[in-house]
Amino acid sequence: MRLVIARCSVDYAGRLQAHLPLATRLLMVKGDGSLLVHSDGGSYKPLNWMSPPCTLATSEPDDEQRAAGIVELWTVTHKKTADRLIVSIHEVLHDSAHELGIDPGLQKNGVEAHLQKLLAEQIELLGEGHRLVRREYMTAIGPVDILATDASGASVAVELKRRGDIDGVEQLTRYLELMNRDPLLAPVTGVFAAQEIKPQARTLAEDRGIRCLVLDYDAMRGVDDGDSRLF
Amino acid sequence: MRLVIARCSVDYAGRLQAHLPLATRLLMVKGDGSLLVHSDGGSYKPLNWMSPPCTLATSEPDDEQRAAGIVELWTVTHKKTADRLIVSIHEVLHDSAHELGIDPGLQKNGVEAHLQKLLAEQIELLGEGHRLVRREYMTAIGPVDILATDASGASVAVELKRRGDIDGVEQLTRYLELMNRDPLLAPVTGVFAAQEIKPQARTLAEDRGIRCLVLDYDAMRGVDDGDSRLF
DNA sequence: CCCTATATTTCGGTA
DNA sequence: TACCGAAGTATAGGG
Repeated sequence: MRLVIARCSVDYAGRLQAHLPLATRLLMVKGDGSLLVHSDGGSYKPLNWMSPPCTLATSEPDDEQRAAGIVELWTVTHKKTADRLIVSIHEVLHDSAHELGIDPGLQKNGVEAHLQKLLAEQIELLGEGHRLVRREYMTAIGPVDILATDASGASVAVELKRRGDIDGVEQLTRYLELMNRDPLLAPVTGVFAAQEIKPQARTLAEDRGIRCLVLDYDAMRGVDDGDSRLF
Repeated sequence: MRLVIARCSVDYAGRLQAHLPLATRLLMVKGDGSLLVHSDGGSYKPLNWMSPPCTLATSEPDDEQRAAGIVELWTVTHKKTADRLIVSIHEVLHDSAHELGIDPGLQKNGVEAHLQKLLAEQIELLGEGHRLVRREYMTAIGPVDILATDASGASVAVELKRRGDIDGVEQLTRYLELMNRDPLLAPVTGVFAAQEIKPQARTLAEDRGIRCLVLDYDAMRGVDDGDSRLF
């Protein structure tokens, strides 16, 4: 990995066109040739970048560019699309290279998957007498998060989200339409379960006869054996 | 901005829990205190990070940690949520600080906005005899991208996307339901226009009587006066 | 300030 | 490989 701090301007042309005026920034050249242009603020997203696979070529400025103060040009070209990134360097303030090796990668411990597992284990949160049929119940248009039965034995389809948005209601609606055409399942009622349900989504859901269930993740995790704590 | 190359392991606890095994990585500390952990590959997303507002505290390892090879501990704490990032540093290979100043920021030149402008100018792409009523036609549930009339004078609502997905069809469906209740507008037909329309979205749209229109951005831009070319 | 929609999204899953 | 959904999404724009 090469790290360069430079006064530069950047032009990108590809799916859109963008320009960064002259300023001091970090240019990070990764081992795969990809380039990240970072400022000293914002979030983890660079101001501009080129994703791999791509190649970086450096060149000398022509007379006009040299007169404008440019001392070096970097052209990063994507190998598949026609995307191009041009870095016009006016001054190099730092330049260092480092051998990092390949990274073992990130190990994650679930969010929505965990929520689904917990709700399956605590299925009576849906109401007394509910029984789990199965998680990820497969239909022609995709898997329903949880299929259960209520106290009367009728089918209940559960759509699970961390944040309950209109999209999730639409998704569950499509599942319900389809499943209610199946005589072996019908009648199927719907439950929209999420840690947080947006007012718009709740309105739409209830308008369609879908029950909304707000889940308390911490409480559910508290009931759990509590294995996966790091600290 | 401070740049540190170090052999380290990282633990994150917040909305999820994640762990990075010991390896050599770049630690980027931005002026606002935020931290990015980058490997020498992947895309622009860091392996792990902490977004501002947050604070970084360094501390000495205890005896047990020192025995495990840790020479320094960084604890990054988010100021609003309880998110925490702990960097266990085993070896520092590089450490430098740089003054960057505030960045003037990125200047973008349209994507969907441009597509909307182009289609409004070339409204007959919808079909012969079509006339533009207006862009961003406001309804109670949001703006319709383009409202037009067909050769017979009937209303046409256009939903525009770069990539035509099911979401867009659902969105247009909601607009059409609403607009068809307005006697001044009804009957309103729908056109789902995008650079690329997913098969699932097309099926859903046509099933609902919505016409699909694939737009050739380059061709439309070619018809345009062609002002906004960078190279 | 909250909500909504987009993204040069990226990333992981499965068919 | 391609498509689809989720993300510790981030970010911009409107009410």
